[in-house]
Amino acid sequence: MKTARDQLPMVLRAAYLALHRQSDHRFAEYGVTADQFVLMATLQRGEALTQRELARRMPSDPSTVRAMLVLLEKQGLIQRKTHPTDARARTVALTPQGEKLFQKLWQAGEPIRKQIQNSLPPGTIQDLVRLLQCVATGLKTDLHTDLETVS
Amino acid sequence: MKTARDQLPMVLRAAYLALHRQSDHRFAEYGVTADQFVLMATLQRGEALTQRELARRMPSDPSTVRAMLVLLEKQGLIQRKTHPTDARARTVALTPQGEKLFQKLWQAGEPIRKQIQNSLPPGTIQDLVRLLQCVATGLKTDLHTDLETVS
DNA sequence: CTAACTTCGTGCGTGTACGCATGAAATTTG
DNA sequence: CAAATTTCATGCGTACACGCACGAAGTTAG
Repeated sequence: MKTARDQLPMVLRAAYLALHRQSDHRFAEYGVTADQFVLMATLQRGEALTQRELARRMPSDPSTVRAMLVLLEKQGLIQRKTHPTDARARTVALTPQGEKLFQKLWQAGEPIRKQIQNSLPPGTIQDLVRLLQCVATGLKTDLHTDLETVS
Repeated sequence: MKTARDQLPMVLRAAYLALHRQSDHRFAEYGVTADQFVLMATLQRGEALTQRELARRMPSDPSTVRAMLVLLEKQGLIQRKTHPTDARARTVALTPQGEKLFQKLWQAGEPIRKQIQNSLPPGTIQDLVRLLQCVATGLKTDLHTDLETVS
């Protein structure tokens, strides 16, 4: 018999991939992907982030974020300037078009959020968010610590 | 103020990506990825699946699964034979080495499952699994149905 | 039994997930 | 101040996430 803890990883994977697919389909007509939406949403809250800080908040890998920024810059949705005080860093921000498109994307994503809500027992979304936050932070703490830092 | 339903997608994403990273690191020393582990786990339960059926159960895209199978076959972990009755299909199964490696992988993944359990309030894993299943199935039902099938 | 349609696998293209290495700039040390 | 270390962005390579289109084989319709 499968215990809950044994099937959790698979279910988490299935839920995320389903969300990702739906989002990609919804956003396709606006010419952006689900992850580009996440990037734009992260930019929207948080002024003039460096690429590294942006990656940290997404969360994603800096080199991944860079590739996304190149594409988004080509579409005129974001802009990169050299950091005012740190010459090696670059600050990222949404362009006016980026801001405007993001508003539409947020609207376009509403049916998905609603569908999730309807799929869940009433009032359990809050619990789900809390539990997922526990999982995320619990797994984030590790990384290069194998035996140390555990005690 | 951010409602739970508005932040759920991001939190779900963060939790999954954290899990994926941890898994990749754990499995790296065995020469397989987190997703290859999922594929092998799916094969283990379910004898002689076609590639399509395997993709459906993962769940993943058939063309993605094909690419993974090519790599796993090169490593001798899985084997593909032509389907006995359907000439266009191919059945997939773990090789003995694949079976053996999977046992080790399951062990190697144990710390991750434990860490998740420890991150959560006692007895809530069951709830989390249930809620995630709701999300997954709720989002799976759609796909090409825009206005129809809704009524 | 052909003809139309569906289903399986494959191949190609794009975007995202990383890791690792490099060079430049900032920070810390001596 | 000069040297070692850290931090930023970039570039390259691999694996996964798809979609789309193709040919081959199975199924259904006439």
